[in-house]
Amino acid sequence: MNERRKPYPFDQIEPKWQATWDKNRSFHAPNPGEENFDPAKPKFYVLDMFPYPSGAGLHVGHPEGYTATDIVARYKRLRGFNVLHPMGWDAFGLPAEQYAIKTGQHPVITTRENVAKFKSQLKRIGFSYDWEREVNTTDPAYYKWTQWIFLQLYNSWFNPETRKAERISSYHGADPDGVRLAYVAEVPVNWCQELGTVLANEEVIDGKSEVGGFAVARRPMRQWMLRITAFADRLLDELEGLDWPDSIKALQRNWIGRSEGAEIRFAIAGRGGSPQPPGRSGSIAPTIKVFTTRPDTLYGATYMVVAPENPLVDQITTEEQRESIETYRGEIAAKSDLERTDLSKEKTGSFTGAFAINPANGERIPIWIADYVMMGYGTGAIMGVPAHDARDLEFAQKFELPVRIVLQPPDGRESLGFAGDGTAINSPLIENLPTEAAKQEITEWLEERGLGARSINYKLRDWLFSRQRYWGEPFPIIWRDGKHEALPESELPLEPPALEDFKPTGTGEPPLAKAKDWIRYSDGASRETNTMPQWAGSCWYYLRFCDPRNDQRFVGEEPEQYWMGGGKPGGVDLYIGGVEHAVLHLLYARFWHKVLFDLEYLSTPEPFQRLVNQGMILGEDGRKMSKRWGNVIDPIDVIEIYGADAFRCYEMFMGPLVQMKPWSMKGVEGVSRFLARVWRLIMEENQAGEWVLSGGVQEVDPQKSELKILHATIKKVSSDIETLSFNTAISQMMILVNAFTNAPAKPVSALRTLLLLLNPFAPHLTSELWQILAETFPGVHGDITRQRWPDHDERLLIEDEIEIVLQVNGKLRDKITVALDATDAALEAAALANKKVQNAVGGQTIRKVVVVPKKLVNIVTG
RNA sequence: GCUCACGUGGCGGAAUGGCAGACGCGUACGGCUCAGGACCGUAUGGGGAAACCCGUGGAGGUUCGACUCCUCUCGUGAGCACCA
Repeated sequence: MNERRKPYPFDQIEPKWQATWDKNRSFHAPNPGEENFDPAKPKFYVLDMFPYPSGAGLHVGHPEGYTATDIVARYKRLRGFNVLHPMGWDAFGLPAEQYAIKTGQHPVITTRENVAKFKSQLKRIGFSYDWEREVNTTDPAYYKWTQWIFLQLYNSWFNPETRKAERISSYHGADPDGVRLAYVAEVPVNWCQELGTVLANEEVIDGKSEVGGFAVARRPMRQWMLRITAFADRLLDELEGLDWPDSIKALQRNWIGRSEGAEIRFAIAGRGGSPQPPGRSGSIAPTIKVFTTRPDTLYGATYMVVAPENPLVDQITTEEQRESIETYRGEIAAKSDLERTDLSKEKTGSFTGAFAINPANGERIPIWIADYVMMGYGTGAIMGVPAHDARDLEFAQKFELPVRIVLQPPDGRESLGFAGDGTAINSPLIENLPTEAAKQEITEWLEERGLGARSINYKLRDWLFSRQRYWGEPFPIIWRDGKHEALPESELPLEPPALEDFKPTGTGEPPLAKAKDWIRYSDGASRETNTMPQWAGSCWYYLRFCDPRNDQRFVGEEPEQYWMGGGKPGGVDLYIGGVEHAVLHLLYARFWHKVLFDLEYLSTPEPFQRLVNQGMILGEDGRKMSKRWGNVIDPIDVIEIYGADAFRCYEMFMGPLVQMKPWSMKGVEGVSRFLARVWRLIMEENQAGEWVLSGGVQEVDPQKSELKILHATIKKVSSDIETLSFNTAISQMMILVNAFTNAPAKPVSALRTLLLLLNPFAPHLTSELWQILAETFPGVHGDITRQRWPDHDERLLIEDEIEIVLQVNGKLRDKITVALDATDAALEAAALANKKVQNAVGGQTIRKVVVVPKKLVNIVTG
């Protein structure tokens, strides 16, 4: 009939404290030189992955990571750190623009509304962000510096000798435009008709767009690219020192995809079957290069395959084969990426009529084209070694090409199809050499003769950086006589035109091209009409948080050195976010960071020292939350019923932060009961039904057993927060609260400590109870956010008597209580005297007795 | 296919190589209540009347002792995917 009675008045407490924190600027972190800055305090930078403010508002996944960082931030503040804990909005990009198109409103409007909604929702959860540092990637004062950083990339090159980005002025070659870190290229791109834009490789999943799942086709277009491949080795090597999950490091390594091997030149045989005379190329390509990780199997190369798209195909195909080759290429072109990469399909191919010369043995081998060789990797051509490569074997068997075994497995296993490390055979130059030595030997032999060279290949491609969309940063670039040039820094920020019609044109021409006035820069010069991808703004936002209102520099030197530097570990001290950004955002941000580091704008070579991925929260049915299943939980609904503190604590109590776990409303209820028990430790209802200070709260000394559990809790909660084991920290606090629930007198000193320990988890409840205790007890005073975190006293954890486990042959038989200082001999004697032990031993001889001091005695019988 | 991670009660989960199942949910019984989907208490891995026996996906191994370390295997999830 009437509304469910609230277990404690969180509906009044929570808004009260949220307003108080705002008013008191409780969580503002001063920068060096600012008021209240204390140089004695160490810094701690704890960062969330800032959200795209979509129209749907928060889902339960957002606050999972945010609560974790908030607990750490509040804990570190109490521990005496100057804590940078900011929040902002990644508001440019496809999701925001798709939403705007769907609702028919201008993205400026929808973004403003969505940001307001997100912000009010975050505030309702009680996060201790320093809102004075809020940034928004779509704010001209912000993207001015995104554009500025792009100009740094544009005006830099990668010097292979120093392995660093340097200003383009240090490049003395003929064509600086050919080496810039931001460059224009005509490249085959992922064109998405539905979205009206090109996408980065990273944004295409199984031949469909990551956003929306629309079809993506390959198509050559003129695009801006960022030369991330130049940094491949550093992005790989410098992962080592980072405190990141191994799985994320593995994903990045896999994405960069470094493989070592050799490029080998195969001469094209002339029509008559003899090798082309050197120095005469004519219309036929003199050589074809292949990349291989197994140069030691060169003698087994019995044919060659060139990717169908490879331009060499036109040059080498004989007249007799031209028709069938063209037919085959037509078939391939008609296939989607998805069909082409379908692994289960049979190998296909077509003979070019040409032959290559195997440089090791001079044999003529046929050159085929086949779609299992990709134009985009290596040289777009391979040597076919069917005996030792499953794909080549399948191909050779289908087209009846010769197979030659050149590798002996270490044990007596089958040679055909073996692809591991073994011994080279049937290979005169490297006969009987183990694989490693054989690779080295044959590569040196090829190098001496100019037939090949050791080579490293990467899967990583340069980053396609332009989009044909409206809602992104315009490039600070102008075009004059078909040549690009940088916009002067003084003209930043370059704002996009205020278009009414911002929808994609569908032709590949960017929407900005519709703004004729805006495009015109001067006589003979016009603006670039592409925009930057969503990732641009998120590549450096963590730097802007250090100094968000600086209008002279993207980040001031002193704030950058203070927050990002500061010895070890450098950079962001703790970065928590979803695993979905493992390769995209995290790789791009590291790349930009390294460029800015090389150009001496930054103190550390890496941005994020410690990274943690929170696990996904599933619906109550164990399925991924989705409208389709009707299992979506809205955080605000939960807060209405149980309060923000219960919501926060439940999200942390569910299980390990990094683990995937299903939601449970019953679980929220359990945590809510725990918080209500904390409330009732201190409060009771009077006759009128009002909450008043409980008479049980007294200034008495805690009992010895209470002190022990209290200090065990201080110890465990402290270390659990450091290791992000919030679920077990809460368990321990539950144990503490359970221990006090039935105590007739609740010592104020113990309650005070409990409130401090629980404060990072349930900040509203503990703030209120702290204030109530402070009204009556002199031992509690001030604001709970300004207190010192308690230290545990190890001596209080030690007991006079301890329980010793008695085992026979490793099996538990009994437990005895002995004095703490009992000697090993005494323990052994006590064990042997024990009835249950004697029963278990029976008549058997005792072979050995293992005594672990303070733990157990294990009796081993023979 | 390759790589990585993970398999523990009815459920979420806990356990520096040393008492498996902390804590919570659920369930049962009891108390307090006009009432309870509130609160408090007790019990709760399986089998057995009990003594005890069996138990961390499965099979081996290392060890006085294994959820924990090693090998193989099965299952689940994630990532990559004809990467030469």
